[in-house]
Amino acid sequence: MAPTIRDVAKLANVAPSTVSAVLNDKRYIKAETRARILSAIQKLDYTPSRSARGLANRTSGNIGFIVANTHFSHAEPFYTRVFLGVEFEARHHDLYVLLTSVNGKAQKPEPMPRFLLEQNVDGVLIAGRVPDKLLKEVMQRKVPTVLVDYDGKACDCSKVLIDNEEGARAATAHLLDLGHRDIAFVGGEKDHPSAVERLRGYHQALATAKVAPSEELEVFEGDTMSTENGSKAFTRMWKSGTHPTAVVCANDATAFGVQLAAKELKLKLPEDLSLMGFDDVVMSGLVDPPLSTIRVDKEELGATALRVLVDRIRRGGGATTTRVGVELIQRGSTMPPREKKN
Amino acid sequence: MAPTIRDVAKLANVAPSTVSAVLNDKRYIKAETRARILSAIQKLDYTPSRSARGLANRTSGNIGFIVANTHFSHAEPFYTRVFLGVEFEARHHDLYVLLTSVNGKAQKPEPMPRFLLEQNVDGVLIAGRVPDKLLKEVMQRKVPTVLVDYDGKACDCSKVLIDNEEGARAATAHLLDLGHRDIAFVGGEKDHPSAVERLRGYHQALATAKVAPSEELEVFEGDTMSTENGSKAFTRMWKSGTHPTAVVCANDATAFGVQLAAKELKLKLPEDLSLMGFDDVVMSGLVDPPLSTIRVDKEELGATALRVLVDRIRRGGGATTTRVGVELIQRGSTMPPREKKN
DNA sequence: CTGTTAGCGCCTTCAG
DNA sequence: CTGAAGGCGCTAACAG
Repeated sequence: MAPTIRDVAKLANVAPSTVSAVLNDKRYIKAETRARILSAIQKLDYTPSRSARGLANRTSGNIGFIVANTHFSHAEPFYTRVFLGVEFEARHHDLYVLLTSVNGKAQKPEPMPRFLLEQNVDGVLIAGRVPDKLLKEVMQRKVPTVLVDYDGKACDCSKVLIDNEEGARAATAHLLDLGHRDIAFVGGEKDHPSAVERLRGYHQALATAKVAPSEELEVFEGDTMSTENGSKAFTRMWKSGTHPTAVVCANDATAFGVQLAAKELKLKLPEDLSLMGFDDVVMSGLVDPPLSTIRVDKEELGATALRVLVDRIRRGGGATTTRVGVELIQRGSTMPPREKKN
Repeated sequence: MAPTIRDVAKLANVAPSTVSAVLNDKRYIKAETRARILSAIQKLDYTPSRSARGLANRTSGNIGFIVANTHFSHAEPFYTRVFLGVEFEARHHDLYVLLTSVNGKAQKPEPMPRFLLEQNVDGVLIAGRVPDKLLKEVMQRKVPTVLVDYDGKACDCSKVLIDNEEGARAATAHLLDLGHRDIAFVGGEKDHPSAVERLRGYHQALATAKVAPSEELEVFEGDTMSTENGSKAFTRMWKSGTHPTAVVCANDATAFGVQLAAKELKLKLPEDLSLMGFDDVVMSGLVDPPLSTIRVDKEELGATALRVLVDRIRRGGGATTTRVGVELIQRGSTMPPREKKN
């Protein structure tokens, strides 16, 4: 059916291996025969078959993208955007992206993604948190791997991360600049690497401003950074008598939770409470009041990750860590605190 | 490195072809030897290589997804959702999805997607409108193809379409039920197949209610169904003296355009003007007033398309057309018309 | 019911 | 600088 390398060879009066050589720039070919071959290729509209090439030189032309399904529901926009960023950048490298999602918190051991079993990828991107066990098993296969937005400890592969510390510092500094002094930090899962880094940034900003931190002002709830957990954590803090004038949230989702809880508690936003998110998902610009937040360029995150991966695949080399920058987005959820009664 | 079928054969004391046979359920194998083979497979943690299998039986295990980039910008949510629906369903069929976007309206001839040139897909899904030329060229390759949400005329492949006519009829009927009689239709590109069908549904509803249609009430603008074109078309109509009490839009994007234009014209929504969209993108629930619209289940659209494609690939057969249903979503942008001055 | 043989289409030695 | 030969891992056809 479709022309093969032999058809081209025959038409150009050369051996298949010579055609292969010009296809892959492998050895010097006399200009004249090269031209003859190229024209034969054009005439036949020939393109090498992916499967054949893959079998011969053990390369698939694909990369795998693994993401926890808890982070990739049809609604959740964050990793969807990261994926699209990867996908888009992949085209520039003649790579396709095979997507798979795994159960983030399932008890039963996660099966290895099929594309890895079938040796159908040249490298793997792992986005967000996935079970440590899976991480280890993927590493064992010695496939080039890059972690995206998840600082899996004891995983000595390359990582592309958000500058969480800097983002949280900026968020907190913004509130301090407005005059706030009682600033809470509301998170979900406490030991999530990103949450840890963001909390650290919050602490640094407080320290720089010589504002004493306080245990009561740092609340966490549950094992994900979700709206529900944000709501619960804030409500608990508020009802226990701790009343900050501003809140830095672990991410936008928790911020929405705080927003809901605050309304429940009859607090007026932003007058009674200023709120900072983190991520800048689409929703953030659309809630009332619109959420001030730290913007993460999700497509750029994905694109960078792909570039790092390609570099590892083609050039090899050791594990690297890259941080992508963030940007403070001031919207309507932050304002100076009310006058102090005193 | 990784075990091959020969390793398995050796361990199980059989020939490679026998292993292949059990792998593919190709012929009767004595229960005992089959068991021996299976246990060898397990012991070695063997999975056939995709490339090798692909070369041997000319199948890639991939399907291609082609979409016009004008419909797949990082912001546009519609086809992104369709894609995710496809992707999700594909897992149930052990298929991966290779994505590519093409220039929708470019003048220069679109190059054939690489996955087609490399014979790296078993079938193709084409989402939304793409250049006719490309459509034809894809068809010539005789790869199983399914068109999604685009009724390319003179393209005798299978199609999975939205029930546009029914949707527009329901939208219009909803406005008629509220008491509206002067109902406009605002669209972008006039000869887009979907727009044509939606206009037809609008006409049918009017006819059923014995409301005479009017040329002035049907306006189109530009060559895409965009916010901008919706805005322009409505403004033009209004300024020319045609003042409906309600508008059925070709899709949500044009509805947003009408909404903007209406505000510009100092019309209060929905009191002065009721508005119906079509698609139900995320934004629709978040604008002010929230948009009443016709919901299309985008994931389902994608999933259905994939199933139809798989059917064509595995079972063969002729071209079919499938319509996926829609649902009226009543939000805040529709209400009865003001009392008539009379 | 199972083994042998011969490719699938490409790439990579190694001679010439 | 080019051609011939062999193999990547799997499946298909045909014997037995």
